[in-house]
Order: sequence, then structure tokens, then C-alpha cells
Amino acid sequence: MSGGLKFWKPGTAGPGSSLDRETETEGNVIQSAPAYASLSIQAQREHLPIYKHRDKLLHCIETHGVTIVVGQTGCGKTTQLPQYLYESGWAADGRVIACTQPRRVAATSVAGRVANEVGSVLGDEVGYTIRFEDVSDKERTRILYMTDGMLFRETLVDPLLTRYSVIMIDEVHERSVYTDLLLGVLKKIRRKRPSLRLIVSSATVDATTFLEYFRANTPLGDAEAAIASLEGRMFPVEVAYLRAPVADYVRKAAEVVADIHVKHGPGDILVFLTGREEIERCLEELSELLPMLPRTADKLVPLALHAGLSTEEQMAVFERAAPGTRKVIASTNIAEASVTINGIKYVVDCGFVKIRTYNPTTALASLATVPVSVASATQRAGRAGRTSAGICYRLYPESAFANLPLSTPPEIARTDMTTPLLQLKALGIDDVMKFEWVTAPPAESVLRALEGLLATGMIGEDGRMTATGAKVAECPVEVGLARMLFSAGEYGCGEEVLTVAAMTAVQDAFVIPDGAPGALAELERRKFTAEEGDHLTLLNAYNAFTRYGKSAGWCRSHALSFRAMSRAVSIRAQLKKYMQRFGIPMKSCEGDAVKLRKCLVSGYYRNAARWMADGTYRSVRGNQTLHVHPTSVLFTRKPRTGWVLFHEMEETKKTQIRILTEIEPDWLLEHGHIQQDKRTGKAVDAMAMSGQK
DNA sequence: GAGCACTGC
Repeated sequence: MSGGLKFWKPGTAGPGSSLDRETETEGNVIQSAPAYASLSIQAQREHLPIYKHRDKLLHCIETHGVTIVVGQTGCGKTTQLPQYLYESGWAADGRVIACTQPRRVAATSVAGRVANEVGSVLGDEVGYTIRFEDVSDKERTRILYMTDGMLFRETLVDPLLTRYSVIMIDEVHERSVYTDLLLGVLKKIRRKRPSLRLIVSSATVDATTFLEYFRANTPLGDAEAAIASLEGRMFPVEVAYLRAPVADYVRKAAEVVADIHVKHGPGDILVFLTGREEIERCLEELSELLPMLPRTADKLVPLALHAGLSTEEQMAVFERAAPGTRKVIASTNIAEASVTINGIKYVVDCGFVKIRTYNPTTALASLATVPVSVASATQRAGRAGRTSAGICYRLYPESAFANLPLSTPPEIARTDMTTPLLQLKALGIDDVMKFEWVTAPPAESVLRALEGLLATGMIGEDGRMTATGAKVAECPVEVGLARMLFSAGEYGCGEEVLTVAAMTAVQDAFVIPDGAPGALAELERRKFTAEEGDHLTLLNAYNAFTRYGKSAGWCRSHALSFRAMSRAVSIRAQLKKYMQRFGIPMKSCEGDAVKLRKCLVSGYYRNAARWMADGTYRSVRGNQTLHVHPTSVLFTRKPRTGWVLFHEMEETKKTQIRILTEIEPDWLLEHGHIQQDKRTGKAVDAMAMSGQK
């Protein structure tokens, strides 16, 4: 490390230099995104003046149907705007001001802060609504924070969202599926109810996209949409790049951290890497480097942060570093937007991110490591400037930055559209091709989803939703799970299938404890193992969890995630209400695993696979080679019947199937193949394959 | 014979 930091630092702007007045809307991330900043300024100059003052902003909302607000994290838009609106009478006559967030924690914490500022009890004038928690009052709540998913769901009940006078869609730049669906639906609602005011709030210049979106094909005229911007309260962040690319950014990250520690003053360090494995390796490399460093005054405290950690483990990153120590947090993308840590002065950004994409042709989800977008890199850099001026070290050359995509493709372009399309149908939007998407999902994705909905009887040949489809659409789980729940009456296993659905909807109930190798977790899981496979193993784990008092300590000693198990309890209770509403008897199959497994088949018959002599499986649909995920209880065993049903498949290094259960191939024949046959004209999966047994 | 970015209803 004697050579020191081999970074090139842009000379034009240093920490503390102030930026052009107008570029303040971009935050003070110096030199991070020149092309990006100028795009924003240009767009704003062309269209409208920048409103910075409260009264002007209100005026803007008053006169325009849709206001696009640009302002980055910390500018107060989320907490202040709804209050301004409230004070100027937008919540009069029993109307409600809504503000949506993509995440539950954001909705709850912001609601808490605003209630405090207003001097109200949370749940009274200011409240929040998220899944499983409604801390609001139907009569009294005037400012309501909620997840965008909840507001979208509300449109199923009240299609014009009549109780709201203003709806603010926050963090629109994140482009979650529900944000996109909501924007489309809100544009439609505004045609029928022009009095509804919209505020679309974004941290980035995507804002111009939304401005154009709300103007396009709208009879409301040019002046109906406006951009406003709010000043942030960020400190400047200097950005440094590598002179040349590195082969091993994990190693480089450790070196840069060591170098910062030796050469720079106090302040914690946040390192962005792509996954758990990289995080652990980086911290190992760092501990090897430390003894070789010159003596420093401060001690370095290494911490990991990723979603796989328990809540307590995650809390460690928020604890203030003890005097004479410096925290270094190696984190996944979770620290980019979901988790905010104060006191970070240095950010080290590897420049990559793991992203999930869906291939509609093969029905395969895959997880790939790809370069981050300019928007992501900017957001990551900003994490260094929340409490004081900071530095961001990007582990790639500046020339590589210029080639990054401006933003990550929205989720709607890389996800299975089956459930979203069914929900649009439930809203009466039958022609999804004509729906005004902010970004349209790929045509192939829409076609495959419609095919799937038709094959499973959710829609008819005319494309309209069937009676079963309407029930499934209401149920807040994926289509396969809902179908399975609704056939529970037929198989007399309502109690059990409800638990299986809840446990399947929750990912990662079984955890690999930190430090202990997989073997220990494996041993614990074996205690719940059912011969038939993972679905019944999950059922056993859930039943044991409730039998032993739903305790966190019990989960810890049985390699189960308390967080996941508690979620399963909530989901089960919620799904139970839907089953009761639709009159499905809550019977127990009294240990008859055949009934339960037949019921699983009713929802997932499309996910069947046949065992091959080499230990892999072949999918019935598509004849793909599949590998059992190592967390499956069938990882080590051949299924007695030679056939399994799986919950999902995902491509990483190999194509893997997760959550599988042994089935009889004959059970496949009873489902869904007829419609599919008629449509494709081909011999169908289930029928064709069962002949081979 | 070996693994998993992050949300949300």
C-alpha cells in the first residue's frame, strides 16, 4: 500500500465548492453526472421556471393538475409537502392527502415524524397504512402515508379513489411495479376526475419523462403539468475514479478502505458490493491487510450489511462507533435506498449490482451482476454527504462512468407480468396493450402472461376475467398460490394449504447462521423434514413454531428466521380472511399428504419435472435441465415416484428449482391442459410426459 | 453434490 491511492481526482471542483444555482436541484454531487445534470437544467428551462418557495410551489399545485417535484433525499419533500397542502386547505371537507412510498419502513417512519411535527398522535390526523398494519382513522386522518401497493389495491375497491384530494407518489425514480401501475391508473382516473391533484416526486431527472408522460394524449393542455424543484440539504461529495480498471474489485475495495483509514481523518466508510459472498471476502481481505498498515490512532470496526442478516445483526451498523474507532460497513445495494446510515464520510463503490430479470420465453428468472446505472452511482455517492462533506471512490475509470446506462430498466420490464395483468383486468382494464404505461412491459412478456392466465382459467378466450380470476386477483399472493388456496375445499385440506401458502410466500424461512457453516442449519432443517418434500417440511416448521410459542429464541436454535416466521403468521391470518370470505371450508386433511399434494398440483401443475438418472430433472414445460437447489430436502434424494412439483425456478450458474415436492404424474392430468392444448395445437406437457413413466 | 440483490400486496 506504499504507493497510496491511485486515484485520479477531477480538478474542477473540490469539496465545498458551490455549484451553479440551478444545478442545486441535482444535489451537490460534484462531477458525478455532467450529462445528467445538464439534461435536467435544459428540460426545466424549456418548460417552466423552477419554484423554490413554498407559496410558489403551492401555486403550482393549485393551477396544474400534475406537479412533478424534483428533490433528493433529505430535502423535506416527503415530510413538508403534505403539511403545506394540509395547511392550505387541501384536506378540508373530510378529504385526504395521500403520500405513497415504495417501502413499508419509509411509510411508517415518515408518518411518525410528521405526526410529531404536527403535534398529533400517530393514527389520528396523520396516519399510515401498510400491509398488516392500518394506523389511521377513517374519519379523522387527513394526511395518510402508505405503500404504493396499498393504494393500488385500494383502486380495486374504489376505482376513482374518491376520498383523496391530492395524491403524492413519492420516490418515483425507483420505478417499482406498483409505482408504474399506479401512475397509469392515476392518469386514467384524472380523465374522469380532473379535480384530483397529483404530485409525482422523484430524486432524479427522470422527472422530464413523467412530465411528458402526463402531457401525452391528454386533452388537458400543456399547462396542466409542471415541474417544481426543492433544494436539498446535502453536503458536497467529491468523486474519485481509478486510473485503470481492476480485475478484482473486492480486493481493491479492501485496499482502498485500508488506505482511507491510514490517510484520512475521522468518518465511517461504506463499501458497496454485490452480495453476501463478496462482503465476507472483502472483510477477510481487510483483516489480512490491517496488520501490515502503519499504526493509526483509530481502530477499524468491520461490519456486514445485507438482507440475509437478522434484525439484531442489521442494527449493529447503526450503533455509533465508539470513540477512537471507525466503522467500515460492507453492504449490498440495501444501503443505496432502503437503509440510511448516518456518519458516513467515505463511500467505496464497486460499480456493480445484482439484478433480477425475467425471461418470459423460458419463464426463467435470473440473477445477474451488471454495472450500476448513473442514477445508482449518484445515489451511492450521495450516501457520503449526509452529515458532512465526503468522498466517493469509484472502483472503475471515469471513462467507464460515461458508458453507464442512465438508469436501471424499470422493474416492470424485467418481471413476470402474470399477476400485474390480472390485477389490471380486475380494474376493468381489459386491453392491456392500450394501457398507458410509463414504460410498456416487453410485448413477449405480456403475451406469455396472457397465455398463462388463459391456461389457468383466470381469463377466458375473449380476454375477459373469469369468476375464478376475480377471486384470485383479490388475493394478495401470486396467482399459483391463490389457485391452490381456492381448490382447498375440493381436497379438504384448507388448514394445511393455508400454512403452505404462507410459508411459500415468505422467502428464506431457513437461515444459515452467521459463522456456522451450512452443516448446522442442515441438521436443524432435518428435524422438520417430510419425506414428501419441501412444502410439507415448511408445514412442519410452521407448526413447530406455533407449538413452541412463536419465540425468537426457539427460531435461533432451530436455524429459522424469526422475521420470516412472524411474517408467515401474518400472511396466513390475512389469507384465511380471503378463504372465509369466499366460503372455502377450513378443514384439516388430518395428515393425509396425498390430499395436500394434489391441492398443490392444482396451483402449480405447470411446474412439474421428471427425475433423470444423472440426478438432474427435466421440466415438463420446455424440457429444460433443472438442478435441485441445495436447500431442498430432496437435494440428496431421488423422489420415489420420479416426479416432482416445484415452486419456482431461477437461473444463476445453473438453472435451479426451489421448494419441491414429490407427486404422482397422474395428478397432472387433471389440470389445465385442455385449454392449453386447444390454443397451441400441440400435444400438451402433462399428457405427453405422463406416457413416459 | 453445494447457495441467495431488493422490495411489495
